[in-house]
Amino acid sequence: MPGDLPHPERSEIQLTDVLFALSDPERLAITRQLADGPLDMAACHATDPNLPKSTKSHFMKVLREAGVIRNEPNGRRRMLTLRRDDLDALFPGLLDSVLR
Amino acid sequence: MPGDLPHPERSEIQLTDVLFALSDPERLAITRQLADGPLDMAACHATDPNLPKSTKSHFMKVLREAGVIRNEPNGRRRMLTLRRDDLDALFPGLLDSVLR
DNA sequence: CGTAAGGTTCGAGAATCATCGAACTATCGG
DNA sequence: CCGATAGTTCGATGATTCTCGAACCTTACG
Repeated sequence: MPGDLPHPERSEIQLTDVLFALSDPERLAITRQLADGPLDMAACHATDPNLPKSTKSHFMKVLREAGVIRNEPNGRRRMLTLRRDDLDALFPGLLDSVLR
Repeated sequence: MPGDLPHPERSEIQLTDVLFALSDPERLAITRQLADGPLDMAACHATDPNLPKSTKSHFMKVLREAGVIRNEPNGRRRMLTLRRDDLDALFPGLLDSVLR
């Protein structure tokens, strides 16, 4: 599967990594936007719209490697989804409090 | 009041700063220990017991400046307290989920 | 095919953060 | 007063992290 990026298993997700990923205003804004449902990366404008795409990609990488979001190929786009089920199972109440 | 360190007001506490402060394993361990009640700094051994005191003091500084703990002089010691009331008021459910 | 759209990866420089020894401050006990 | 105790602050070094351009990789579309 070319284009597939590595994602941690649910059991591999570390609370400290999640907290770190969410500790940046831009990444937190992205996460909040994804709480309303999956989104194409191109449609995700939680931040400065003329943010360089490499920077935006890096934000997504941090969130993905922490286990906060999934980033899966979808045609020539990327589908971003919040891993709410995994995070709710591992850290009940965390997302609810942070996304408020 | 010599020895008094600056603490943010409740209204100044930023969620991202709190998340960052808690995103380190040592700082998270300290926070969890303080969830059981205030503690003298000398009695707080959440971490490596032969951790240099300057490093330990730095951890406390990050937690204090984020608004997670209070650090107040108490004789020649320091009394550490979790700011549970402020954090619960600002971010309901956050501490409960993180301290679990 | 060729080309463009949508993103990732790489590499470099800047900025931030961690770690710890050494010096300093303040307080209590004798 | 003196020394010991408890901790902060300073300064330096090393490690992460951020930012962004440039190059690269796929997929869709004509």
